[in-house]
Amino acid sequence: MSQCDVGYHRRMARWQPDARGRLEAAAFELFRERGFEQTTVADIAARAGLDKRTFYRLFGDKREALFSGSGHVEEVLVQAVTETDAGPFEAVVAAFRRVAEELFADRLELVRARQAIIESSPELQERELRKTGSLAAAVTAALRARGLDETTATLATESGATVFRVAYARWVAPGSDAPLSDLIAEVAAELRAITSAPTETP
Amino acid sequence: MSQCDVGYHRRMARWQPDARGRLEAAAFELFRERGFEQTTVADIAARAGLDKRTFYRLFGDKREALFSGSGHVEEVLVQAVTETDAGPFEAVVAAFRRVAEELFADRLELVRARQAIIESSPELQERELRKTGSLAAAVTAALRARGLDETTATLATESGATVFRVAYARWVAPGSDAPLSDLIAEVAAELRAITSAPTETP
DNA sequence: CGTCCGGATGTCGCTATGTGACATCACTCG
DNA sequence: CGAGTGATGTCACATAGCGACATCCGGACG
Repeated sequence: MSQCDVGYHRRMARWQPDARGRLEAAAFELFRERGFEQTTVADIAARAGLDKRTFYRLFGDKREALFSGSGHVEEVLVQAVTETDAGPFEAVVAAFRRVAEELFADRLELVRARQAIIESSPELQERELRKTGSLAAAVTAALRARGLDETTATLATESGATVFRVAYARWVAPGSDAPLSDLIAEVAAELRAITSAPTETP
Repeated sequence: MSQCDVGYHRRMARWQPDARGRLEAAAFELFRERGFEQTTVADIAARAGLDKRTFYRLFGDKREALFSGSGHVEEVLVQAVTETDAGPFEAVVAAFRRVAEELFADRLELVRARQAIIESSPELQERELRKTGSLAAAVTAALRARGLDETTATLATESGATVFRVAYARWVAPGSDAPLSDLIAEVAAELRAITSAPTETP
């Protein structure tokens, strides 16, 4: 947490121009070229013109180089949930739609490439799961700050996150063209249909 | 996958009496005594009277020693979902209740100890997330085998899993005494309440 | 009975992860 | 100009995880 969403100190900006950013870029390139497991932290550092040890000072982990955006997502999510009066589930869904519009909308290709990398490595999948979980915790906390009880907040968050995941999977899948935000709204409606009808025997 | 749910070959049973089981037990003890990160694979193997290399032949990972039960959970879950005619969400919830009764009911203390270990280590949390995810994938597949479409199956599974997680958290928390199965039913009802009311502005 | 076979285990060695301790270097401030 | 501060590099090290090879056991078979 500490070293991961700091960005970089103002002081250091001209000293080493965006070391963190260069490492992220180098990692992304190498992961695409050789795959995650075939890439060494030393390789990444070398391509960025830095040392292995510097990488570990800026990222806690080899995996973290791929997940720097999650801090930003959390900000948007928490703010959106905090600023609305809608019911818990609706608030979370709306927050995810806002993330979709502000952070993902015009980056389909980039997101697809990133997703391909993640899907190629179990380790990265685990990390993504953890990031998602910590995002969820933040959203739940924001909901609770609005006066909701723990269980309601958790259920709303998790349901909203599920909706997002399904919509995201559709969006990232090849051949999709609908905007993510619209997909989220659709999936949310489907969820309601499934959970609200307690009976049905096909 | 390959070496992890094999159990142990019949042939080897008397050859090395339950090497796998002894390693699991040794790992569990050591994780409780010193913590996960302070425990070395060599330590675990030594306590079981075996070699580090043998550990890696039976488990893919240091973490895997704690997650051998998940194969069994998957079996019960898939079977329960397959054998029922109920609607997707109900089917998943019912399956989790069955798991609760058959696999967790009389092991509260053990489950608590295990949970404490997992919560003390981010690495283990990630692995648990992954296990949960793979369980979910299996359930979704079982649902699809019943003729449901991908999205419905996924939403039902994920919602059911969310219900389980919340109920499980309540059950494991100190001071709880209600049976897990009952808690699951309660939480499922709460989820319905949240998602089925599209409007509300407090 | 002896021998040979196959699977389980041990041994050795190696690469890569991640970290602590210490040295350096550039820049800034007094 | 000298001291201090923060970013970086260097070195050493414990551990994870894995490939290759040696070994050892019980059982099948002549």
